[in-house]
This record gives sequence, C-alpha cells and structure tokens, in this order.
Amino acid sequence: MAPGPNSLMWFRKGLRIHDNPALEHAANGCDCLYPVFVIDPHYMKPDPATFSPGSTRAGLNRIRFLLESLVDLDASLKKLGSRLLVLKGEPSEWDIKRLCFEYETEPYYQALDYKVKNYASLAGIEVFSPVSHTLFNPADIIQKNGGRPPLSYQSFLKLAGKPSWASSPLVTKLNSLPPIGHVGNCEISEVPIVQELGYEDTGEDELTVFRGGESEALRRLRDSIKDKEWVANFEKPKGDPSAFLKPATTVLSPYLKFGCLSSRYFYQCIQDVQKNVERHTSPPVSLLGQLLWRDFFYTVGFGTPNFEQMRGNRICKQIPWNDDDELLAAWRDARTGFPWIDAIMVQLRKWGWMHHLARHSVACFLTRGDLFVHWEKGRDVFERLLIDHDWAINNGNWLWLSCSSFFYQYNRIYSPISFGKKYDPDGEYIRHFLPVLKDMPKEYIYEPWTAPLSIQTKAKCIVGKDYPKPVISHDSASKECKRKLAEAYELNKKLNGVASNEDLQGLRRKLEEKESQEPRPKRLKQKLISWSPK
DNA sequence: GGACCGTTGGGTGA
DNA sequence: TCACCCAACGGTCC
Repeated sequence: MAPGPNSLMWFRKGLRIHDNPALEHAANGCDCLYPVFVIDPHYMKPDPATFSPGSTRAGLNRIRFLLESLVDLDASLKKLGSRLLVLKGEPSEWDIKRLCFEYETEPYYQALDYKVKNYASLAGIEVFSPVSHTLFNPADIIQKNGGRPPLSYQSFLKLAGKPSWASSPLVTKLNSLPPIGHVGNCEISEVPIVQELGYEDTGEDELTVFRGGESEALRRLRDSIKDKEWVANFEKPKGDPSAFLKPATTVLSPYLKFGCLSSRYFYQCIQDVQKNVERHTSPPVSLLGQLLWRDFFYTVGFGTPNFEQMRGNRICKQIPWNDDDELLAAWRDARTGFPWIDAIMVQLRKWGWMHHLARHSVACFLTRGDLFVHWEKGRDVFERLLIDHDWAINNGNWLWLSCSSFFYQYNRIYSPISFGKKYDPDGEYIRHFLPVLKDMPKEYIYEPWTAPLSIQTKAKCIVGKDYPKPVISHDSASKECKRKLAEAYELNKKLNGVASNEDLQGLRRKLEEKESQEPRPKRLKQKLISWSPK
C-alpha cells in the first residue's frame, strides 16, 4: 500500500478539537500528522521601549490565557494519540505534502498566508485553509454588497441571512489522530511558561480570574446556556456593567477570540435553546445578536483598507484629536480621579476583561467625551491588556465609541459620574477595584473630591494625596468635546464634498494646521500625583 | 428633501 | 419604571 502524505496542522487561533475543519482535513488519510503551534516573534518580541516586560503587543494576562489554551489543546491531542509541537525552528525535514490552517482575515495573517501559500504552491504542498473562525465568510458578504462591506449592522444582517450550516451538524468527532512522524533536528518544546517568554511574575494579585483553553470554554458554555430563560431574555443594553462577582454576560469572548470555542457551535447551541422557548429576544440585543456583531466587525475590518487607523481610512472621520500623553497616562494607569473610570481601568489591568458598557464608559471618556485623546492610543492600551483582544472588534468599537465611524450622535456622552451610579448606587464595584476608596460614604464615592475634608479623613482617603483629584471637569470638558466634534464634522463634510485630489490635499493641510493650533485642553490646575492602583 | 432609524445618554417629572 | 425632552448626527429609503 502506498503511504499517505504527511500533513501539517498549523494552529494559530482555532485552538480546539471540536468543529475544526482544518484539523479534520489534516488528519484524513495521512501517515503522519504534525500538529504545530509556532511562537510567533511578531507577537512575542520583547521591546524595552514599552511600559511593561514581555511582548510589545500582548500583556501578561492574554499570554497566560494563550499558554493555558495550548496546554489544554496539547492534553486533548494526547488523548487522541498525538501531541502539540511548539516550534521555534523550521520544519524542513518533515516531507509535508499537505498544510492545513484556519482562514484568517486580519491584515497580518493575510500578508503572512499569502507568502505561505505561494511557498507551498512552489513546493508542491496542498494547502487547505477553511473559514471556520467566523459564522460567515466576510468575502461573501462583501461580494453580495457589490464589493464594499456593509457599514450598518442592519444592512449586514440583511446581507448575511441565516448561515448555510445553521441546521446541519458540524464536523464529526475525531476518535484518534495519526501519529507524529520523524521530528529530526527541528527545535521542539513543550508549551512554555510565561517567564520563558520574557514576562515577569507579578504575583497572583495581577492575574486574570479566567482560565484559558477549550475545556474551560465548553464548561463555561454549558454553564451559560443551562438557564434557558436567561438565554432567551438576554438583552445586552440591560446588563449591569458593574456586576463583577457574577458578570452580566457569558465572558466567552476570550474563548471565541482564540477559537477555543467555535462561534458556529455557540450559534447552534443558542439556536437550540431558542427553538424550545415560547419567545426570545432578537438581534442586535440578543445573545445571537452579539455573535453577529462579531461577524459584522470582522467583515468591515476585512474589507476596509487602513481600518486600524484614522489616516487613509475611508470610513473614519478625520478628527484633530489631542496628543496629550499626560492625560493618556492618567487614563491608562487608573488615576483620572473619577472612581468609576479608574475602577474600570483597574479591572482591565487585573482581569483583562470588563463588561461591554464599562468599555464604552472609558472609551468615551478618553476620546469624544472628556479627554479628546486619539482613539488609536486607547485602542493600543486595550490591545495590550484585554484577554479577549480581537483586532477587528477592538478597532471597530473604538471607531464606534469615538464617533469616528458607524455611530455619530456625539451629544450622547456617558457621564463618568452618573452612568455607573445608575447600576451601582452604593459603589461596590469601585470599593472592590479601588480599595483606597472602600470606606468612602456612598454619597461621595463617585465624586470623592466633593466630600468634606472631615469625611475624607474619616474614610482614610484624602483626595489629592491618597487618591487623585479629577484631571478635568466633566461639565466643561464634555462641552468642549462636543464643540470640537461639531467643528470637525463640518470640516469632514467639506472634505467629502470635494472631487479633486488637489482640493482634498488642501483641506487636509487645513485640518493639520487646525490640529497644530488647537489649544491644550483646559484642566483643573493640579500636579498629577504618582499613584498606582493597589 | 423629508421622514425615519440607529445595540446600550442624561435629565426631569410622574 | 416609563415617557418625554434635550439637541441633533449620518445613512437609508421614499
């Protein structure tokens, strides 16, 4: 009998056994299968210029989550008679005839996969790269829309319709996998620990409460959907962003990000629940609606050149944001002086996750609501710290929240004081993430600077010493933001109204001049104190 | 050119 | 808890 080909299954996202068409195809009828994960220097290269050790792009929490996911994947592969090969070198001696990996839409992978496919084609290697990370193939949606991605959720829904696989079973269960072949001189390792990747051990205090991996994802999924009424009545905007002991959402986002959980499997599970109840909520607010948001942003991100930046981004308003690193640092390091904002930023740093509406609060505050700092700066901080960071979704939401695209009602600003109070009048969330304020009476906990000195003394928290004074006055800052946005929108109208390139460049110059003349934002006079969240 | 809509605003008054 | 106003955006549809 002629030997079958050797296959290489290249894991990137899609860190799972269930609903994994690339793995199925790789395993099908081959002699040897090499399941490989490459520690990608693009993500792992340490950079002393950044504010923390480890990779330039990913914080400790997400890397830990990734490594836990790899350990779990390795364990699952071992149960099937295989194992995960964590690779640092070139697998040159393996005589691979078939290369399988999940299709990726992010620009980085698009460029990488283009090269890989070219190389494979020259080397006579079959490539199988199925779309299985998202519900739909973004390219199909864009084609249906005449070559451009839909820019509203509703038009996306119409174009997308019901996925073709919605009612058919997903790929079969793997019972076993072919053995691993001769490994040769290739440098192979076990799944590393975070210290081996250049991260410092910061102690349990800073570590996320969420564990990575497919097993945990499936456990969490079962747990989330066992309450059928909860699934059927899910309405995202009604969720409580301050709930932290029992979050108001599923917290399946990090598992979807790494593909520990298949979005298609999740879709089918929700669908099964909905079939068996009398009535249920609908997109955009329903649980299924949340999954569709993910696909919406993947589609727009895939079909929009320069999606991750303002300049050269067709769908992004050109806005003369401030370049104020002090304000950015205050926001990033949870010392804006607004407890609601700072508590959310501490949760981000410690947990790598916070409720969607909490993200709205801090993103609005940093950009169009108060500080008028560029959304790309906030995007970078989220990219580093979120365990569920997802390129398309993160950029999409920052475009949304900064009123740069998708959403334009810039008068609707989240109050850094009353928005949180509405959900959590006693300030339990603030007390938990900002223990320095734990004894502040609830009357003052959202605005501690208004507390009489006697109260501050009694609460063992003097504003300006133990906790910062507010970096801006919300009333005047938000007013100023609205004015600047109205002005920028006016300029953008003109920008879009001109046909010739010359005119366009002229207006761009005008915008840039405006940018440089823009006065620094008015701030309450105070020295930013050095303060770090405990 | 006008009506209507848009995942999740704030504030007031009943 | 809900209705209503505030002020008012762009996209879409007619």
